[in-house]
Amino acid sequence: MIVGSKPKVDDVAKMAGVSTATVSRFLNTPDRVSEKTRKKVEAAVEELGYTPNFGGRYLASQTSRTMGAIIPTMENAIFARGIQAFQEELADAGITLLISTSGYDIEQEFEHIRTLIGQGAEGLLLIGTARPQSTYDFLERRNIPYVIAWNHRWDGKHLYVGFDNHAAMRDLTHTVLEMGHRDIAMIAGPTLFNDRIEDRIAGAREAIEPYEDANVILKTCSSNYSPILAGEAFAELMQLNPRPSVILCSNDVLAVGAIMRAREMNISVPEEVSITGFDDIDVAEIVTPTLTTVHVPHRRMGEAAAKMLLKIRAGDSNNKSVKLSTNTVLRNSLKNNF
Amino acid sequence: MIVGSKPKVDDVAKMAGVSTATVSRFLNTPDRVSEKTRKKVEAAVEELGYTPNFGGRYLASQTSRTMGAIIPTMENAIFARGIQAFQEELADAGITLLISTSGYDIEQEFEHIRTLIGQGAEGLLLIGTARPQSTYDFLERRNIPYVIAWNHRWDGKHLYVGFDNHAAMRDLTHTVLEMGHRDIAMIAGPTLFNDRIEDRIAGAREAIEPYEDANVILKTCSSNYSPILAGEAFAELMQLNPRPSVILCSNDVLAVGAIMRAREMNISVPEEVSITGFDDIDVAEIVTPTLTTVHVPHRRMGEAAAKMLLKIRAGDSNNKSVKLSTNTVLRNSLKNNF
DNA sequence: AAGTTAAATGTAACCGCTTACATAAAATAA
DNA sequence: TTATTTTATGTAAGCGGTTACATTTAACTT
Repeated sequence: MIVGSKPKVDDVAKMAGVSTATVSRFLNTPDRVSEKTRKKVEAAVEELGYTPNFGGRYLASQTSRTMGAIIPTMENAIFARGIQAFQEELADAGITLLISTSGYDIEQEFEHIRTLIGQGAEGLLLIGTARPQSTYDFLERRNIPYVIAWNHRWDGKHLYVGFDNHAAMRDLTHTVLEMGHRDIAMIAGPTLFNDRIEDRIAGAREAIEPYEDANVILKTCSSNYSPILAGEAFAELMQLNPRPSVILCSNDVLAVGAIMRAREMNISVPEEVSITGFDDIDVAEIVTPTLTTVHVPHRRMGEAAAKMLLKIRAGDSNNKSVKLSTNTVLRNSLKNNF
Repeated sequence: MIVGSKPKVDDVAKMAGVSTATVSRFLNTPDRVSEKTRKKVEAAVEELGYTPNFGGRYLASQTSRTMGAIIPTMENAIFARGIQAFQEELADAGITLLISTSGYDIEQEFEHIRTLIGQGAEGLLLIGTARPQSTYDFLERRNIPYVIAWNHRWDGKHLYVGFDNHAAMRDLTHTVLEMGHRDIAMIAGPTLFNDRIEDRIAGAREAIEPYEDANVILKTCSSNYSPILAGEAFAELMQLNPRPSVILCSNDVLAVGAIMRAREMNISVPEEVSITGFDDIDVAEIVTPTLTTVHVPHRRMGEAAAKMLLKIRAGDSNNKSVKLSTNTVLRNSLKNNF
């Protein structure tokens, strides 16, 4: 054993005076080893600072103790929080998390899926449902369990651990309508391959539909996560006639962008225009005025997703999608419009 | 090839009518394969949806194409942003990121280090320097390259890719002193095994030292990331006599907590008391008043860390620590005190 | 066209671990 | 005590790739 080179089972076996099989048993099924040898092996492992080589282990046992997650970006707090919980839950079960970010790019996502599977991921956490059928086919062919988080649909096509973006936005919009708003604008990120946004917009539309005296206008930003672009969209919307009395943003980041721009333009929120968000990230309570938004239980979602993947891994095959509930949080950025 | 079972090199080789060695070459050193066979193999790979098995690859080649990162938490935007950049840079080089969070717990960190190394991590990104010598010994014994990020010291003990927390805080404090503040309070997270905070506090102290007419008081929160606790600390500091004219917080999250509490207490910032932060996360510009803080180039740090690790991996052994520069950003939460 | 060199491909050993099966030792039963 | 069952350990065959080395094929030389 040269210093710096990793000790192997053989080294441990030799030092403990047993066979490699016994060392392996000590590691994986300690109760199959007698008290006496256990002690010897333990000492050798300790002495050498032995850690099993993952490659060998994976190859021989066909189990990697690894799960993968591919998220659009870590920079968005809503993903960071959920993934954090996901990781903690996995770590408790001795599972390591492989993580990649796709930057909202569906091709990159597929590449990363391939890579993570190649790395031995025994299951995958994916965000939302919108991706090419070919990606699902690949997962199917490879027989890789996956869970769709951050959205929930009743289509029965996938295993969801998420919330109903459609219903949540519908409910928020309903509240807005009941407060007397009829000139409604939306600022949303791109819907291409983003079912969460798509569903939110559709939810808002559904709520508005019955109100025949309502006007709706949708302004699409080219990014989900740019307060600046949201600010520009806001400025344009303010030119409209009639001017919207409320602006529904597809997430809190965009909403904050709109609020900041309003301040610059000396338009007071909510007196002149109401603004709402979605996600309830920390800033929602920090910005002035505080933001009316939809609260999403990100941590619980991450936890639940991990639990489900672990269950599947343990062989439990009859899993049901989990729908987490959201709720509208009324704060100061929205006021009556009578 | 049964559906669901993964295709192997042999399957690809058979389908393409070549040997496994050729398939392997196609994958790893394509220019060693003739145009004609390349096409054949490519087709077979495509057809079968083949992805090399990581275990086999790692075992045979002794290279995992994997790096590890252990961060305190993903929920803090300052880590999320840096790690995002780190991951992108690695992905560009075809390296997968293994990620774990330690929750600021040094024992957990060590456990995760072991695990990640076991998983084949060829290098590690660690946050800050404060951890038991035994951890470094382990890394040394295993000959695992690592980079310390989010801090930079001149001790020459490690490879740093970070910024000088000490100097940055010293400079900010210097500015504060020049603006006439003498009754100075600090709100900081726990310094135990957190060299960043330690250095920030020391930096502030160093700046204050020459001013003999200055009072300093330090209030320690039991968490780095709790606006609530910072608010409580703030409330207590406001009881003091003389009342501090400025409160230096060890990060933006705590600073925002203090600002929010000030608002609740009807204490106006910065008229009655100035508040500063550290990190320059998004909220610094969103909160009212906007926050005077230290800007840290998180993305560039993540990128640089990845680049360094990749260089080491490529065999380049004479690496020098990288010090990124920070700068004080003056905003509205700090005003003169003459 | 034959001889020499370079490029492309194939053969097979090996990477570190697990595990089915064989064997030995200990515990229990007769 | 000996036969039988149980428990503990050892032996050796893979797991799915890579790569040194051997061999074949193609490309130049003269």
